[in-house]
Amino acid sequence: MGLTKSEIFTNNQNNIALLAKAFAHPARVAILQQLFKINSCYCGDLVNEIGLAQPTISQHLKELKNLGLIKGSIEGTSVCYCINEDTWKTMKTILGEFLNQDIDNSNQCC
Amino acid sequence: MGLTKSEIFTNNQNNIALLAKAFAHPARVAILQQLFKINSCYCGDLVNEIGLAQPTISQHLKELKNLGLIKGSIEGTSVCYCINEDTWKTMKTILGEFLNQDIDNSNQCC
DNA sequence: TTTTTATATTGCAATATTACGATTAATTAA
DNA sequence: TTAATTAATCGTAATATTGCAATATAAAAA
Repeated sequence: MGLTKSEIFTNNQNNIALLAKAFAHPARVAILQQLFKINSCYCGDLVNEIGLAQPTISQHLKELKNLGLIKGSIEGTSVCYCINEDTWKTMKTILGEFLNQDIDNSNQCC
Repeated sequence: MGLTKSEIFTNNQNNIALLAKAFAHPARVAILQQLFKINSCYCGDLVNEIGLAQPTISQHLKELKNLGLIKGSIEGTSVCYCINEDTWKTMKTILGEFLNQDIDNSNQCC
């Protein structure tokens, strides 16, 4: 089917999955790493840095922008992208709670 | 194409993407949360707890097992699954480094 | 205005993922 | 041995994702 049954999961579970999807492709990981390194990065620079076609990078940028993890400002014909620190922090909190869960070791089987 | 060009990315970038994929579906998030809560969980219990068919759950369990995030032990006709703490810790380290990057604010544009 | 530059959008082909019915495999119970 | 139980695998349908050529859009430069 290819269709996730979101309705049977909690909001928290769906949110975690949506956020994780942002990092589930190496191109988006590379884009975010570059934005952390050079926080102020033109779309064209990302195209040069990462070896993918311009429409492909543009598409990945759009996904990250839709999640709110990055934001862009138009400068003439160029667009400069940055990490959206507020959303990044919120995301870290949500993922952090999930990743840092404590295991109940009273019931181990393997 | 649907085919990720893994060869143009670093091992670290590909690793982060692979690990994130584990959490990029709410069913796998739900499975992992349940295993944290009841660390010793039969496949059949997960099928009941989460509302997906047995082959679907089995498929998600296989993906998590392939990544090493969980392990299973056979008990009669049942299989009992647990979090693999060692791999979970390694994963947290790799993802943590990525999520906790510091922003270079000297170069902000937006 | 025309041309150039930079990015976004569209359309499409190919691969990946999700989900499940049917079946298989393996163990236990009768 | 046979039946029942549990989970894995197979096969398949449907949707999602990735990637890019072609095109559109919008601002700057000539």
